[in-house]
Amino acid sequence: MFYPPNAKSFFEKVWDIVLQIPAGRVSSYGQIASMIPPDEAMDPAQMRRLAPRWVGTAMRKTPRGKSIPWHRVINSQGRISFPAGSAQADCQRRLLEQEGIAFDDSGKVNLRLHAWAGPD
DNA sequence: CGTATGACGAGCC
DNA sequence: AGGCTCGCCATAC
Repeated sequence: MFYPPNAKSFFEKVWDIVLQIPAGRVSSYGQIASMIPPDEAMDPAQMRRLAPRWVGTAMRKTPRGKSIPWHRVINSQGRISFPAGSAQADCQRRLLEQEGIAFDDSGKVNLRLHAWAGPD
């Protein structure tokens, strides 16, 4: 059982997946959530709705110093999930651009080009 | 122990 | 296209 209330284990699962996203590609909170096996003790429909939020919670607590490429996680619309204009959003955009990822006029990444297919 | 807040996303207008 | 609502959780004070 690794979903909350066993949050710590869930978080580590999330970080393991993020670690596998290669440079130049992005993934989304929902996609990462779908890569984690469901907890049998929890209602699947309910889990589908809440898991992406928990991934967001996990990302908020991402440990520094472990080289976790946190910036490669954006939302399902191809947008950075920090408030536009915030220091964090600017930082994330800069890091992605360094990896060759372009943003359109509305600040969106072309997911067709850059979405990560998943672990081998 | 109450209260506020949050790196989501699908479904509806 | 864009602004709701919901889900009803985990964390930080």
